[in-house]
Amino acid sequence: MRKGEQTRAAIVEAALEIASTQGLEGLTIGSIAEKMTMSKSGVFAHFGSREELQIAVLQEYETQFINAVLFPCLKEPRGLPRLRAIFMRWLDRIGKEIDSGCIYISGATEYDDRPGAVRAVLVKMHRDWQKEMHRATAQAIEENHLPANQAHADQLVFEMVGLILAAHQQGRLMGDALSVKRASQGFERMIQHYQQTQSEILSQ
Amino acid sequence: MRKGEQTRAAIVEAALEIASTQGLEGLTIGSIAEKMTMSKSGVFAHFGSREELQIAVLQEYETQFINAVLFPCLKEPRGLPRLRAIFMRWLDRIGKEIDSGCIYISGATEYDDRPGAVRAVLVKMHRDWQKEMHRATAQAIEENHLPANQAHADQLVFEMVGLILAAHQQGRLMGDALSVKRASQGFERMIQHYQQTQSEILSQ
DNA sequence: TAAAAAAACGAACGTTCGGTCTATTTTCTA
DNA sequence: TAGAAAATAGACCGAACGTTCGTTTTTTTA
Repeated sequence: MRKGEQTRAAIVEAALEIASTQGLEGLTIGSIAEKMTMSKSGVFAHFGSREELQIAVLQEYETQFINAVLFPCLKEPRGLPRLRAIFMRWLDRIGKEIDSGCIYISGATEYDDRPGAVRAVLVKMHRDWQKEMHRATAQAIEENHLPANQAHADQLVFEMVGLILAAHQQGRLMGDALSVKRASQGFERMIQHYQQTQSEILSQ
Repeated sequence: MRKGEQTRAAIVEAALEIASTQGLEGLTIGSIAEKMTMSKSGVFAHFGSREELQIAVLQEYETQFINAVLFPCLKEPRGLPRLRAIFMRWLDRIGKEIDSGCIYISGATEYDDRPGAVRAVLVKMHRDWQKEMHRATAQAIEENHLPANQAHADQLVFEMVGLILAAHQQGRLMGDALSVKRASQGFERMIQHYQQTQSEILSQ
């Protein structure tokens, strides 16, 4: 039973690489088998269905994402420093993924109109991640790094998502080498604006 | 030849509807034939290849997009009023497309790693549209509605793209009913910020 | 080391895909 | 209105898809 888990992990890893460029829908069992120099049925047996395989790929991506983006930032001070660190690590990852692609983003458009288990898992992962972002933003408000208007937290998260999506699209489709830089400038402008709003309120 | 053009136009229209929800890659000749109550070969004969069909769909979308978003705004005064009108009409369209989907956006992730004629056409359309946005922004700078720093125009367009992408994703995948509102708030904040930057410069 | 269990194989299934070809029907034109 | 041209139908192709199944090989266990 040891060998099986090992192979399964290797399959998921290979599948993640394929899904990154071809999308989760472009991921075929045949292509994985070829990459693994295995038979299609050999690959298939580890999952039972293509859907289960796609979900396994998403879960692997989530693990890697959290490890690379969220965890290293938890040692930053609560509040704006941690929020900024999270956004910058997220953006940095997007920058590295300009060659390979991000399955959170490609999956979002692939499955936004395709009901089923894969979509459900994908939505949950997006929701969980945005909750993390929301928490970090709320802490920045608590620490008085941002003005204490609860409505702002959702709006900030929304705009951060926008900057990330723009960086991904402009980098990958349009070949804009400056897209990561533009997103980080957009982030700093956004923070600056909220802080200005705060000082305006305080000076009243 | 009159009948042929008529049928072709009807096919493209039907194909656009399918592509909106299923994506350009999910668009199959069989699904169009079924929707048109025609034979596959009957549909196929009008285009010669699936790729040509996909491109025809993109061109139809572009025409509709320009007519619905850009043209009505040209009667607005040059500068910020026109820029705002363009963004708001664009966003309004995205809001209506939350049920159907936008093939500019879905196509961008479908083809960002798939070379070929479809991608080339898609990139050109994105580029042309962003040029229009850039022109409107540059005019707002000329009219002194925004500070005269040329670097800002590209950045503004980038951030507008981000807000649109976020509205689309959050509305469609996450079911966020407020996504359109958030994008328009983001736009106003962005404009406000740049104008503040201007007044700061002027007051120095 | 022999038996049991797990893993991998390879062929085949039914389906769907884009695309081809030929025959027939419909439409336009002279 | 007859004949040419265009449009459509329908049968069919090869390839690829996910999946199933019986068999064989490899790994683990007793």
